[in-house]
Amino acid sequence: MASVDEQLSILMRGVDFGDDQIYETMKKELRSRLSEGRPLRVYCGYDPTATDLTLGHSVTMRKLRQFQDLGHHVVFLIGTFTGLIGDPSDKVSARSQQTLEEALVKSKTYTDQAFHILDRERTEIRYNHEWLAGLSFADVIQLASHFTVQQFLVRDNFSKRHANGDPIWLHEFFYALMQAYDAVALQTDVQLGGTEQLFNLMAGRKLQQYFGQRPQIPLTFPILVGTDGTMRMSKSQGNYIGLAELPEDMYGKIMSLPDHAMRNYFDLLSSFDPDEIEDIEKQIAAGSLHPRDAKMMLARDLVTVYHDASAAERAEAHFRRVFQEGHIPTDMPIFRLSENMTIVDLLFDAGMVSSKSEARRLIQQGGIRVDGELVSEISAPAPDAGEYVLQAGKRRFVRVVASPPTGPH
RNA sequence: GGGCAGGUACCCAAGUGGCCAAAGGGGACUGGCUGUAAACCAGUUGGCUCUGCCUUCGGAGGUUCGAAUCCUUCCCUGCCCA
Repeated sequence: MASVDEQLSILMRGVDFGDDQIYETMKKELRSRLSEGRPLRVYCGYDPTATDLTLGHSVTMRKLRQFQDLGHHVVFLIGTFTGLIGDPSDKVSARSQQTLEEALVKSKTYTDQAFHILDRERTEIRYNHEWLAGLSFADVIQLASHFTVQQFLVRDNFSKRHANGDPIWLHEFFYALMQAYDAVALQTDVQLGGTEQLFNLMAGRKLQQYFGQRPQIPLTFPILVGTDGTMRMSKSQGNYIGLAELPEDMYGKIMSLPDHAMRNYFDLLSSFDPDEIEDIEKQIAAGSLHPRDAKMMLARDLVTVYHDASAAERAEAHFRRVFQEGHIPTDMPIFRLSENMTIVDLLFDAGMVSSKSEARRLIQQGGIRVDGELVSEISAPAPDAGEYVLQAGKRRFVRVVASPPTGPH
């Protein structure tokens, strides 16, 4: 096992509490806990609210992986119970509720996608309905008695909503309690989360002490911004990059980040160490490194992290070919056309657009090409023989294989 | 329980009888520009058998030639009062 100092420098990298005092305190506690020389119990919880994990989730997952690589015990906790309530931490309004069945379905894709990053062999997967669902009302009241309403109301997101006259649901207060109780149930040493989770993680410390456990050490990380470069990455904003996305799409979406968002990604997601990142930043500032090239380094690195080096190479080649040189990609999905239809119908049937109206719009906007030829007529028929490339916008391609209708009719 | 203010498209948010598929912003998409799918500029953004038709403004009814807008009722939220 690596020395305590080595571990500390790896594990504290990227940690940000938004408060120096907390940082120093937690670093000290982590150092002393690491000095015990045993594998620490580390966990991070993920509520199954959507079907896909995003790069946003991966910030803490990659930190979990570092713990694993240093020989610590990692619990990947799925919030099958907390996910029913909705965490008020990350938003200004309450999240809608779902059923346990729905949550369990989503958990499946979560674990599948999580093992792109975590070491499957060394990960303990737990579901918090295991212990939260069985608590009695009396138990819950007991947990609640350790906190005051004022403590909750000083939280930024609650105080804002309170000031705005937006609803704050009673059950949302219990979210923090549930998450805190997870720490108790799992007897954790360390819990990871986004900076907005600090309150919940601290509540865990408090509760652990009431249960006679040593308080966990929370480690929080800055928020990853979405593809718009400003807002938090989230599915409802549509500004996310999914963990399971194809290498080409992931690479491209990273290239579409505003230049100013690069640093956030380098810091939170890349495999570059802080010195290298500083250096890259300096070179950009000095004009010796084109921002685009820095971003390509980033894109290549991240695709390597989330897929592998050869996928990154393919994705980069694809990017150069399609976006820098304007050629068509080497591979693309194939659609077999066996009946006469219009281009609009073809776009729809081939799954390139979500509605025929969208197809019509694209034609009007000059975004549809057949073998490079602009389609300008909305009612244009799809060529019904031979093979051709149908292109929608800059990045959607399908190879259409057309054969005349078979059989008599 | 009472009074008042609200519930609008992916998100936020205007609109208070016809010119509303509904301003504006965000997001997304398209085009231009660019050795970035950046920045910037312009446009698009409910659906369809598309010069029109259908569905949408919390739910259900109703008034009207015509309703997101008025009425009734139900559900939900905030503020104040009890």
